[in-house]
Amino acid sequence: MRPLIHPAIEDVRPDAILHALSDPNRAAIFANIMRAGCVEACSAVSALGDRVIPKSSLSNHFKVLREAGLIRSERRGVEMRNHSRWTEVDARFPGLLAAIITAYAADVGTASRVSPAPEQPGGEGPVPGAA
Amino acid sequence: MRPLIHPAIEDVRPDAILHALSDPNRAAIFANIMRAGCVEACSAVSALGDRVIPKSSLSNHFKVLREAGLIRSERRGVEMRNHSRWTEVDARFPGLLAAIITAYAADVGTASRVSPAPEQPGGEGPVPGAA
DNA sequence: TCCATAGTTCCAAAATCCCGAACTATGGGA
DNA sequence: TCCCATAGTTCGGGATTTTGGAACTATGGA
Repeated sequence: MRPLIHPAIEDVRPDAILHALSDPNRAAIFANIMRAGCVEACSAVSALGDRVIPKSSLSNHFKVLREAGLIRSERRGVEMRNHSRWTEVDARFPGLLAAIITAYAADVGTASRVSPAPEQPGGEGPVPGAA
Repeated sequence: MRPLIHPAIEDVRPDAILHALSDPNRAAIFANIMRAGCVEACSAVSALGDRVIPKSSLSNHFKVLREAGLIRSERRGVEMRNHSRWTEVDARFPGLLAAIITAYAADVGTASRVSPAPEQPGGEGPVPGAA
């Protein structure tokens, strides 16, 4: 059980942030944490939209978000407490996170992605805000 | 030689944009096109910083940017004319591109990434603005 | 002490990325 | 017209990354 790694804010890089949030699942997780202020457990977001994410993948997603500098995690007893580092990150890269979250939210409204799919009318891709 | 694919602006997705720009090379290429208004050839950006990018990789980078909806390319004789779709994209996802480009530019100023590397003091990672 | 819960780690299959080599398309010359 | 140079694309396969099932670790009760 290695210790959790949290980069100092000055070591946080734009490419790591973009990479972390370029995965819709991770973006949804991050949006969730933002919205809740603090999501208690990783498993609290285990289902995004209609898709259940395996525990190991989920663990990895949190790790990516953490090591990109987007969230801070601490073990609280048997579970994990994750909270976003929005304030720090926003001070370093003004407007970046807001623009990204807003962009995803705007994309949810535009449901044109369902049309080319002949089946599964309920939607196929998990998106932020759909948890 | 397949035809060039340019998604309609309403089909442009945030995750594709983030993925495209999460690669520092591609972000630098895009920043270049932005700065120049229009870069005539792909090979005009063949060297980013101190790194020479192979033709095939470069071709692929342009393809990713194009299919993410970030640039529009047209064949002009033997070469390619690439211009950014900033206006369209910015209308759809306000502030997103500006925040990303600004974030990369801010990161260039913070040269703390050189310190943990024991060799290659000339810098290892190409970054936007260093072309 | 034993069990349930919450995450992590390991590992192998699948998906992606990278880049050299071969190819295609266009624009000149000779 | 034929040939060549230039600019970019496609192919192929090795390297890297991602994914998720199974096994493991850590903590809090009963």
